[in-house]
Amino acid sequence: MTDDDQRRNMALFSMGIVMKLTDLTARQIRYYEQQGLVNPARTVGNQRTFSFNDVERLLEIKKWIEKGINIAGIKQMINPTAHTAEQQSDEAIALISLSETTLPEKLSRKQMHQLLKQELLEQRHGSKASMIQGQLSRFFKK
DNA sequence: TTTCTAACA
DNA sequence: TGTTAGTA
Repeated sequence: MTDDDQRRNMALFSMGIVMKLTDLTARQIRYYEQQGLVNPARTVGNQRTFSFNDVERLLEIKKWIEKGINIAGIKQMINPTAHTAEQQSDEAIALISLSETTLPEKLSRKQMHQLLKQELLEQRHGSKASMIQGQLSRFFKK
């Protein structure tokens, strides 16, 4: 746990602040919490307090919702599964197939599978941002 | 005033 | 998801 990690996990923002930061309604934020997508801390008075990480996650969730991905799909994107890169790749493709018509015709299923696997492997070797939130978004309708 | 939970003319 | 009720 680095010093920076601790800063990112400090619960500093109130519901009102997060609503403005993410442009989401309180209802939506609470619902996403119920679905296990975010876990904001609580004050003694049971008020939610969000960390910078929570806000970032909510922004990612918002982006995926706008892309047409359902809660179930987002859960798979977020929850660090103990699956192999191969399995994760298959899961990602399964999600994408839900919006088949938005896939670029030139990119074959095989090519995509290879690309996804490659990026998943890179991610495993501790590169940088998750391929799922970065590269994968290119394949969805804009 | 703000946020929380629960519930639905 | 919106929205309202009754609280803390």
